[in-house]
Amino acid sequence: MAQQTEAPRRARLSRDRVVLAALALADKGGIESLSMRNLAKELGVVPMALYKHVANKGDLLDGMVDIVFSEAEFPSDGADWKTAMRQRAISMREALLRHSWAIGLMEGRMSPGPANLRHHNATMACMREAGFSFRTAVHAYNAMDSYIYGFTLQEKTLPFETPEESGEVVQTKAANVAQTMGAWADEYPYLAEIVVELGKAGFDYAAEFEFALDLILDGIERLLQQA
Amino acid sequence: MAQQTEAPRRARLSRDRVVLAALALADKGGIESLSMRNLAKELGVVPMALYKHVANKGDLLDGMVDIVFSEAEFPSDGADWKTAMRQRAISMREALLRHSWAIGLMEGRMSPGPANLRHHNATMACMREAGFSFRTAVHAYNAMDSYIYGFTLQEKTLPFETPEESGEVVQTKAANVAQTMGAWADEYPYLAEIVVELGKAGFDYAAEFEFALDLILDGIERLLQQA
DNA sequence: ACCTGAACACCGTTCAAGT
DNA sequence: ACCTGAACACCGTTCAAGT
Repeated sequence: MAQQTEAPRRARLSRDRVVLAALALADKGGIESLSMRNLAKELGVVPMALYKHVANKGDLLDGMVDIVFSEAEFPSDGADWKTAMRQRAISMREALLRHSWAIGLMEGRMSPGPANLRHHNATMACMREAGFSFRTAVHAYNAMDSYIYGFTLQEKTLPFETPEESGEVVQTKAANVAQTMGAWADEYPYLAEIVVELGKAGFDYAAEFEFALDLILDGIERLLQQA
Repeated sequence: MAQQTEAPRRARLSRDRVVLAALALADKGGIESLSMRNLAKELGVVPMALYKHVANKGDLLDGMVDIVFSEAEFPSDGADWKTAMRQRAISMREALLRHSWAIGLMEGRMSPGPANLRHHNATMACMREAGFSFRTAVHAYNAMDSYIYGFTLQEKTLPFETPEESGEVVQTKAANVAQTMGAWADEYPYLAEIVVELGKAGFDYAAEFEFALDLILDGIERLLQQA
C-alpha cells in the first residue's frame, strides 16, 4: 500500500513496456533520439535498469521491428492473390509511414520475430497457392518489397509536400537548388521543371505509390499467364 | 625544405582530401565507424582541424553523397530511353553496392551537389525527349528509383549469399529462424521453403535485380505506347 | 590562415553494489 | 529479482588559444 502511493508513476518494468516505450520515442523523435539513456528517463528509471529486460540495443530494435510487422496486413487463406498483394503493399506502406525509422531494419535483422515470420510465410503462401512457381514467387516478392521499401524510404525524406500542405519545404529546397545551380540554371531545365511543377501542384504520395504498384502487379500477373 | 621532411606524411588538408578520406572510411567500416574523431585520426590530425574544411558532419555527408552520384552513369543526349534507363539503373546499383552507407542519404539531403543535379536532370531529359509527358516521366522515375533504392537496401542486409559463396550466413539465420519457430515449424512451410531453397542454391542478386527491373521497364514502355 | 587543447553535453555498456 | 551509481571508452561541436 505504502509502496503503491510512494511511487505511483513507476509501474513495474517489463520487456513489453520497454519495447513499446522505445517505439513511441522513435516515432516521436526519430531513431536518433532513441538512446538507452533517453528511454530510461522516459520510463523514470536509471539506464541500467533496461538491461534486465532487453539484452542490448539490438535486441530492443528486434522487438520494435516485430511490432511494425504485426501492424502490416498479410494475405489471408484463399484470398485472390492480386487484391491481397495490393492490400498488403498499401498496409505495409502505412505501417512504415507511422514508423519510418524501421524502413532500413525490416529485412536485415538476424533474429526475426513471430510477426515477421507469419507475414513472410503468409505472403509466400498466397503467391504459391495462386499458382506461381517458387522462383517466380521469389521474383515477384522481391519486386514488390523492393518497391515498397524504396518508395517509403524516399517518401520519408523527399521535400515535396502533399497537395494539401503549403509549399514551404519545397521552396527551401528550391532556393538551395537555385543557389547551387547559380548562373548555370539554364543547364538543368528538366530539373527546374520538377522543382517548379511539384512545388506548384504538390506531390500526392499515396496516388504515386499506387501508380507504380499497379504497374508492377500487372507485370506480375503477366508472368502467371505465361506459366 | 625542413618543413617538408619534418612532417612528410601530413599533406595540407583540403575539403576534397577530407571528403575522400571520409568516403574511404565509410566504405571500409560502415557509416557507424565514420566519426569526426576517427576521420581526424586517419588524416593524422586533431578532430577540430576538420571544421576548417567542412561546416559540420552533415556538410561532410553532402560531399560524400555527391561523389556517389558522380560514379553513377546517366543517360547521354539522344540515347534510346529504354537501354539508357536500364544502364543507369544497373550502374546506380553498382555504385550503391560500393557505398552502401549512402542508400538512405541519396534523395533526402537539402543541399544537392552538382553531380546530383546533373544526374537528375539528364534522367528527366531522357524520358521527356523520348516522348513521355511530365507526369508520366515522374511516375516512371519514381518507379525505377524506388525499386533501385529498395533493392539495394535489402541487398545490403539480406543474409542470402550469392551462389558462388558458402552458405554460412544463411545457416546462421536458418538456425535462428528454426529456433524462433521452435515446435511450430510446421506453421511456416513456405518460409522454410525459402530458407532451404535459397540456402542450397544461393541468391543471384544481379540477375534478381534485372528481372524486376525489366518487368518495370516493360510496364513503362506500355505507358508510352498508350500515350 | 590553419591547426590545437581543453571542455561540454552526450553515447552504449560493464561491473560491483544495494534493496 | 530487480534496480542503482560510478566508471570506461566513446560521440559532435564550441570556444579560446597557439603558430
